[in-house]
Amino acid sequence: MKQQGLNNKELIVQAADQLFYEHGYSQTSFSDIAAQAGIPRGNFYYYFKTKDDILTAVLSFRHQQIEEMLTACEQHSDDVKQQLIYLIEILIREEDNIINYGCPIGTMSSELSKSFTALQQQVTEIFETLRQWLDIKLAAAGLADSSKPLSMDILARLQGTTVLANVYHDIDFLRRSAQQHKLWLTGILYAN
Amino acid sequence: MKQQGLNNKELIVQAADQLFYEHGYSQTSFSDIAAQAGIPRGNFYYYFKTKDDILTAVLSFRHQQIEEMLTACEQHSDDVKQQLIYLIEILIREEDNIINYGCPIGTMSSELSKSFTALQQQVTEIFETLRQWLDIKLAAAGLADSSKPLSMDILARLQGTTVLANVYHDIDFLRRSAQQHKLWLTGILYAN
DNA sequence: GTCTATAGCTCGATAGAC
DNA sequence: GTCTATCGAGCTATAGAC
Repeated sequence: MKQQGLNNKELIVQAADQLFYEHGYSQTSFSDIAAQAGIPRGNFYYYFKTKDDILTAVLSFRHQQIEEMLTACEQHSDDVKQQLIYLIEILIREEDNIINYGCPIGTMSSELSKSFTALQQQVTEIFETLRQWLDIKLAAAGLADSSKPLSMDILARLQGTTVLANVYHDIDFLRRSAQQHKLWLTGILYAN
Repeated sequence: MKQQGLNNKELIVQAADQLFYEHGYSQTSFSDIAAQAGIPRGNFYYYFKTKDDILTAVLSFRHQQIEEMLTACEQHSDDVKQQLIYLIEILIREEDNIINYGCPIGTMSSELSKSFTALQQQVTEIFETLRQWLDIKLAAAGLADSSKPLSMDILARLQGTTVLANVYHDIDFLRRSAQQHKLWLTGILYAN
């Protein structure tokens, strides 16, 4: 199960990240993570003192992944409008995961808001990173006046699509909905 | 803690319903439910054999509540268009709960899809009850051609709004978003 | 129908040898 | 840094008295 080039700490974070996404935070035990990472149970108390510490590390990892995805959007095109549309296509690039487990940060936020209020803040910051990126790009595309509500609107639409696609496990709905979002956003971006 | 007119079984279901919503299914223990219902721990194994049985009963209860809400929409007005708009206003009627805990059926679906796949089906059926009601009402409002995708679209928008409102604990966003949905739907319903 | 006591298990976390 | 052994607590669930 071990992968080359990763130290034990990274192995644990990667294993926990996957299990938290697929089974939820509270339903994933230390034993599960240890088995997935191929590391003896007791050993990773050397790396993480508490389960909360692991979650914090996983959320930092996801935050970093989101930032890398935003960078990928910027590398995809020099046109900010195309960057925005490429972001929405994350729904298609991750369609299998979304169908089965929903949005990694949306479902994590929902879980943490119920029983781990103190830890939810870190997820909110991931959303805020996304929202600010959208805000900047929308302003650059000539929509400075409405960029703030629009950025929230885009995030809400993406979340709504992932929830419904997961509820019905319906990949066709997911694809149609992604296409619809692209058309809607294109209409706004190229209105003038 | 006991309320009049409810037998023990109903007391347990009501207590579990609240705790599952506020703390999540897997984070709610038998002891928590017993304490909330004011019923000794061991006793309610007489009413429910397993924790799954309690969840099944809670989901039936929520399904029933959704149906009662749809009936309330129909009693609110004789105009199907006004019934549809009244449904969307659930976002405002439940704003405090949504801010703190998200949508009861949306967040439950997300949790169950990760670790209790077999039980998620029952939540999907609640969504389908909602969707079919929307479908019928949209068709009655003269939108038979697009009623199916529109009903999914309405549900997705509602879910997206609840997720973001919960992520940011932002009641102003929730209200603005609800108003936006009403304007959007009004535009569609009264287009001709 | 109601309640107590407790079995049997898994959890997160610790101590300490190597 | 790595690993074994194990603790105490809390969990779901059961047995059986009343």
